[in-house]
Amino acid sequence: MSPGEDGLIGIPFPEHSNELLSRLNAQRRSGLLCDLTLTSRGTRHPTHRSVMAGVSLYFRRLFGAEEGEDGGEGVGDNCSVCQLDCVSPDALAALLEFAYTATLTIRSSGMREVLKGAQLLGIQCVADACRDILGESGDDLTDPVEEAEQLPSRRKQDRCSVVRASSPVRPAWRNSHHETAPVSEETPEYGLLPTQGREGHPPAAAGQDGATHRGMPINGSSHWLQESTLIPYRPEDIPSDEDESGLKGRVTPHNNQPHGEGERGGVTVGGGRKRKSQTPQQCPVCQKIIHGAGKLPRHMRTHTGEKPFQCPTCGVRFTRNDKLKIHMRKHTGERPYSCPSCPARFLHSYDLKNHLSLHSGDRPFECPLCHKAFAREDHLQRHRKGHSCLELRTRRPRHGNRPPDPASSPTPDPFGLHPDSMSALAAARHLYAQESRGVPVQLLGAGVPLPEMLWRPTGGEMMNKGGGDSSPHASVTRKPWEEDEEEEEEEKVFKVERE
DNA sequence: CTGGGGACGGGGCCC
DNA sequence: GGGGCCCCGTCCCCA
Repeated sequence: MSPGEDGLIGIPFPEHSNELLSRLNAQRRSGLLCDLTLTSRGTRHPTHRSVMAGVSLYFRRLFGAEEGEDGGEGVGDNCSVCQLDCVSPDALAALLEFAYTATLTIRSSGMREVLKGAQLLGIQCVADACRDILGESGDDLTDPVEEAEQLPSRRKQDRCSVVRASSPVRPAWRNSHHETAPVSEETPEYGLLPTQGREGHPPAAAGQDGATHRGMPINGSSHWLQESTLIPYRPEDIPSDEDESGLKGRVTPHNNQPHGEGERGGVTVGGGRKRKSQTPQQCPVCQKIIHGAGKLPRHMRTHTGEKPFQCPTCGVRFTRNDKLKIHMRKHTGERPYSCPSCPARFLHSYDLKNHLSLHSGDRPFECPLCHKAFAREDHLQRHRKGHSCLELRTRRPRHGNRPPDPASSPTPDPFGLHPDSMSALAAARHLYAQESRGVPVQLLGAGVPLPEMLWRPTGGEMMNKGGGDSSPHASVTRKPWEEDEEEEEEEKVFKVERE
């Protein structure tokens, strides 16, 4: 990438997001421009809808701010009050503080409440961090939210230029620059990312103003990496009585940077322990944990759409040099993987592996419903997604005794939403819309479309596309929906009233 | 609908 | 810790 290249340039201002957040926080504290008040058991918290929609999947959907939603019933400009009694006052205050400072400051005793609140409101990174500290696995509780954020698959995104609402960058610009030779993999230019907010909750402008990011940045800094590791926190606010046993060395948001005192003692959600070799790093954009040293830059190119490695022969570009290397075999005619049983030769080792199954006749992948067997697992998955095996009566296995796969059940909602939750959320948004038009609305007790209730894991196609790459067999290892209802007994009260 | 090839992203291992 | 290389799982496309 050369600065002299023709085209638009993007000049990153890495401090912009910090300053913006800081000013928003000042406005919140002084009540300026606040258009939403959150209450919890008598406490009141003036806030901004856009900020809440930025950090919370729940508010995003409630306000119709989630990209891909019609938004037609989104909330208007009227100031409103949301009563969130299901979130404790302390937890709500902590989550609000996080929303405006990217720092979560909580007492260890309140960790679980914050976790619950984060789950309810769909603040994934906070929930992950709390679970890390509590030493809990949250797959069954929060994956649906995470996957909801990733609904359009990466491939769909790649090929159709679909941009997720949660993605701060536009993959589409990839074709607007044309280096002529692969650049160093060591320091890819990530000029697109600095404007995105921390914790993967980009300020609204960062997620929508893709045009300003088109072209090549002249200062190819790796701010995303810095932001992912240099987020300040306030150790003085952290209770010191919490041990670090729950950290387990796993990287939580922002905790992969040694922070002096922050490394020791205290519940340092915003800080963390020193990274070990091979310590996973968390993507600041999608919050995904990337394992392996040096793999984060590689992963980040899936967000930026940058393809620094170009084939000198045909011009096709790749995000990784190892992929380019394999691609070059097409031009050189090299097919290093040859079948011992036939003249077939392949570019990829796994192609040979697939091919060998043809000779062996092995069909180890059997549909649990119709018991049709396939040589390839992806073909089995496709078979099941295509609903071509709906003969549920044919349950007798031909061989083996694999239990029926819960993921094979039909998925009525393409977004993986619980059937009831779709209407519940729609109802809540409708009520909000009414409220914004001046119609007093109150929703108490029932039909609360809180995220934890709304999302359920499914083996549906959309869900699978969302996180398939990163979670092999996600569709078959997903816990049943019933396990997500452990807190269902708790009455969740959500009230919208005109202020 | 299925078989097969190719592309893509993530993780492990090693240097 | 970063990067190369390889393998794997998944998805898409085409016949």
